[in-house]
Amino acid sequence: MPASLPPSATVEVRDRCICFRTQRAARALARRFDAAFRSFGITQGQFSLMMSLNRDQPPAMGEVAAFLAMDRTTLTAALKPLVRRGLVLTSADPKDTRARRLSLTDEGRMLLAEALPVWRDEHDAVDRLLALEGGLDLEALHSGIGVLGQQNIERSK
Amino acid sequence: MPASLPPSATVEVRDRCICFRTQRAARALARRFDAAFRSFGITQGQFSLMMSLNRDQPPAMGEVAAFLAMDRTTLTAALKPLVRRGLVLTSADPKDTRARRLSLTDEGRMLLAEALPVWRDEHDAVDRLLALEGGLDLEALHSGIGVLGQQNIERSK
DNA sequence: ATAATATACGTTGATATCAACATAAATATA
DNA sequence: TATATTTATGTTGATATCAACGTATATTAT
Repeated sequence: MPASLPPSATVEVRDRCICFRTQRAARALARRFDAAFRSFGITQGQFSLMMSLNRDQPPAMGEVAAFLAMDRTTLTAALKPLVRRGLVLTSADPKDTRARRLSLTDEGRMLLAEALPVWRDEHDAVDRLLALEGGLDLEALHSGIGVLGQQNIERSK
Repeated sequence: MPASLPPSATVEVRDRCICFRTQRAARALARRFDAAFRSFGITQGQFSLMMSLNRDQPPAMGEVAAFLAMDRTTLTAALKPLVRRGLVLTSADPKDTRARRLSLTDEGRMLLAEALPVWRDEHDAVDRLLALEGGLDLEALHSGIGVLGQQNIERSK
């Protein structure tokens, strides 16, 4: 006799699942910021990725993937359109032939500089939206989401 | 003369962007729950989607997409493997020929019933992980993420 | 020095995600 | 009733996401 699935189970998952809620929030926020960046021809993911490359020392792929809590191979795929458009540059590391260093091109840096005020405006708008919801602790929300993204991404060997 | 992009901009985005943080958290959590559900051959997204179909009245696609804060067309694509595997059934609405009602098959319901305790275990594990972080307001985190996912998803006409 | 292990990355295949475009049916308006 | 509008959905193309598998290089152990 097969186990049944009471409606209470659905309610339990809907009301408690942090994973579901986060995926849902991620979709909603992605649509918002994607729309904001559309005139630049980039997505929020591309904005975040490129922004993480704005360092003195060009980081290797592994470092960037870890910082983004993203699978290594996802990063490889995500770089393709950016490299193709000349926004990002990959170069070999002279010290370690295996590693690939990632850096912004001048064009990429310029695009980010132009998109930055748009990001600020959109972020302010979201902050205002959240402020309208009474009794929402934004500090706790922010730090909590931060912690959620800091789990490591090691693959079992 | 092109605008420059100071390192402080990178830090500002890294430390403040709720969108970035949420995407990052969504990836980390998805990997975790995907791994937990792997023996059932489903992902966390498929679990959430199927769970949202466990109702008396089979919901139409639009309702489900709105509930998941997911684009309509994403839902269409996400249903394909589930229908193919016989876990979900789509049927025409006699009252409205345009609408397609979504329901779980017995097999789908059975799979969810078996996966439910695994979900509980994994969720408890995440809760414990978060509890280890001092000074984290889980209630505030949970409700805040909930609000973030409740933005509407209307397309401009 | 050689073998074993670990590290850094790529490719392929499947699903997830959404915009742009398109169709058909229901509803409202004239 | 005929037309216009709205609603519910599908298709295509591009990017995002990750697991499984594979390759080459660096490091460690023998």
